[in-house]
Amino acid sequence: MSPAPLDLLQGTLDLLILKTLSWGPAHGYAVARWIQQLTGEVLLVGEGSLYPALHRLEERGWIESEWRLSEHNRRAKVYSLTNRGRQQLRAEAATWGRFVEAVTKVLRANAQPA
Amino acid sequence: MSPAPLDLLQGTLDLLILKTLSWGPAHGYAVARWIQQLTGEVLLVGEGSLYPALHRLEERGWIESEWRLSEHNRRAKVYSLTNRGRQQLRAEAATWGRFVEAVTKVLRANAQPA
DNA sequence: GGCTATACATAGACATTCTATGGGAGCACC
DNA sequence: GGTGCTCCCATAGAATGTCTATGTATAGCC
Repeated sequence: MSPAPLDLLQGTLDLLILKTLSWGPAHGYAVARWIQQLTGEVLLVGEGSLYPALHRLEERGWIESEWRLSEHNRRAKVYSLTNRGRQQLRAEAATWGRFVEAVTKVLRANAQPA
Repeated sequence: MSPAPLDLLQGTLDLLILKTLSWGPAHGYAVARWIQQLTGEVLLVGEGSLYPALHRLEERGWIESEWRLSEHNRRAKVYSLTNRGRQQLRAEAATWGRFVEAVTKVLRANAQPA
């Protein structure tokens, strides 16, 4: 059996959403499915996490929305990245990189520092 | 100037503490300093995060404590990893690895999945 | 006496994620 | 025309964990 899906670490959801939207406008449901597919079901974004996050990002001016019809002929709120959102994405990606690097340093060490 | 220290992502503090204790028993203050030094000040563990975390880990049986005297001749609560703590460390390290890999997949992608 | 570093601790604010639940609309099938 | 499935949005409430701020105390140095 495949391993259980992981809980998201706080802060990474914003980064993931911004990143997926950098590929072009999309509605929330699609964002969640893309993340799920790309990670091989490792990251599952629940709708109760997704929609609050989208509202939050929009409120901060990093994304903006418009009602449209989806490929499946359903009403859908399509989000796109704003310029400030693009900036934010760069910043958060850099922060994520620094963070992973730092944690990795600790995990790789096999003795206390002098 | 060096970049600002990062906020911890939820869940990673436990992992970091367990890892530092895998090098041998230590008191909380030292744990915080080691993490800080190893990461080049990128990760700063505040005392208000550290001590609650230590109590949490002890309550869960992953670490255990004993009052001793520190190298500086001060009273110090020295923590050590239990067997269950060692198990937990392996589990959390593996989870962390899977998580980083998953996020990296998304960050590296430059188009939506088919 | 005053300062800094060491060492532990807690309260309260804060942000975010998860679980659970709700609704509605399109489409296929019997 | 009813049933069920996928799509799509939304919110409330609980749970968790981190941060800021504050308090205590002792050792050692000047």
